[in-house]
Amino acid sequence: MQDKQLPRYQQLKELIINKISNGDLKPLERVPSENQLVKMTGVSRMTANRALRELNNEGYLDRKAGIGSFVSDFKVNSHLFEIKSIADEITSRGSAYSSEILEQSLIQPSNDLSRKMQINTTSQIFHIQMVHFEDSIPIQFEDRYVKRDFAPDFIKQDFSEITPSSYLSSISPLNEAEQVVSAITPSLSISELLQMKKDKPCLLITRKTWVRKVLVTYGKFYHPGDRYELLGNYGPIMRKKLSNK
Amino acid sequence: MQDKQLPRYQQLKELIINKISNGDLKPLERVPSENQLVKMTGVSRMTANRALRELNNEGYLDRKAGIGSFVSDFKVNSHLFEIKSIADEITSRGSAYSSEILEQSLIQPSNDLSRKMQINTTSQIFHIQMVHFEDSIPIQFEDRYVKRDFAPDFIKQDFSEITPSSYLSSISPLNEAEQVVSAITPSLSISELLQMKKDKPCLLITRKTWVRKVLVTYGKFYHPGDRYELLGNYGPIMRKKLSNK
DNA sequence: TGTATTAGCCTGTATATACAACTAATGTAA
DNA sequence: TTACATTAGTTGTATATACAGGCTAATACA
Repeated sequence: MQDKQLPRYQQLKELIINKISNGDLKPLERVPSENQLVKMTGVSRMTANRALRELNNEGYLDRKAGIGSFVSDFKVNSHLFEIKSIADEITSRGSAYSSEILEQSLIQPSNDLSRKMQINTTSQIFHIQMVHFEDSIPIQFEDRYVKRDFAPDFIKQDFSEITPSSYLSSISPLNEAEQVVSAITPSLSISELLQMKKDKPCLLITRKTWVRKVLVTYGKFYHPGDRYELLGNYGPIMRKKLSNK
Repeated sequence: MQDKQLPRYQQLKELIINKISNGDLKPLERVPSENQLVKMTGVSRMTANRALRELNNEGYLDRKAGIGSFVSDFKVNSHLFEIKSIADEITSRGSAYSSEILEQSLIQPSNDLSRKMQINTTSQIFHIQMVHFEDSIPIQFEDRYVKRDFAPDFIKQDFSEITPSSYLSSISPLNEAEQVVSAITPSLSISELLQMKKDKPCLLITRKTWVRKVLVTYGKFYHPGDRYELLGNYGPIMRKKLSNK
């Protein structure tokens, strides 16, 4: 209910963001050039330039003079937040990644869970439990719930091939997340799954992710305290440039 | 050694960033208007506009139509990363903040420490140890080292009045940080300082902070696992707007 | 004196234009 | 065939201009 219309460069930006969000424009795909936008929408080139330039600064697009503008590859370098796939993280360290799936099912949520997922108790949701290994040593226990209508084929996926995180971002770029990090003493079952010694602490990451203001997944990620650290860098944004290849 | 000169809007941006970094322009202080920049530097208003607009997007400035452009108040809302002062965090929850200083001294760094701080072993550094309380309950043990030439008066400060974090950002906006989060079993002394039960886990945050590519402080921050969580939000940047008061 | 208007400055947006640098594809001459 | 030049399309930057809208202080008026 906004009585004043948005500026034209902003309308252009949202037009493009929507096309990316709903899959009309896929990662690495070409987006209309400035001059094409001029012809299509009637704006001047400078406002088309501003829209594309800001989308580039915000990480939605990669642009290159002489080439064009392309949708960023969210799978590799998430634009809005640096939550890497655990598999990528492990392989980029040069270690061998493997996983073991403990559960993959469609369930009826409990009252507590339906509240957390912001749905009513009648709708079903997906549930997955799996352990991620680095060189055969358990490094993460993943306990995740996914909204059914966001990823209807979730249950059919082979998550030994692609991690749930990667699969979900392939459906649509996840554009908002909340993450709570805490240190806990794990339950006996989790302690065993992660092959931890008794009374050793656990790093627990609880994460909610939204797509266009709708919560789509809620997960808990348990790491052995002595085998995992969470690294954060804050500073001048290093943007990956489009290669010339 | 860059043979090609930067674009003019970029030169303008760096000019202003430098004035902020070296203290010529202080938080909340007025920065030249677009038209003043036009007269001063000879650029057109649109490039002055681009420079100021981007600095605004990046959080360096707060702008308001009809009023002017002002340096952001880094102390309240750090522009580049969301590392709040523990005191602000506690009082914003409506709790009472207090602290206890255990050590505040100028020391000779060990070999290991001098390597971490990227200095030679002959130069001295400041060391502070203190506990932060929320409603008289210990919530953080801070063990921090600070480079002497960055904050020569560090030793004279009364850190029961202002936290080391706040004091350091008041000297100069900290513009880069690295943070490692892990879950550990605390040593006996730390466990006692934080009034923790035996074998309870501890959330450890190890943080390095740079100002203009120079490391200025290195600290470890221990939190009782059952009394503290680290919250992170990732998504469309919510920028604090300049109030009309 | 008190109030309303106006002038002037500020940012925000939009357009038209121009030139530079880069790239890929095409044409042309050796 | 090969090497070079041309051309068209792309982004990147810079300028000049214009108008809208927010705000403040000086001014004019009752």
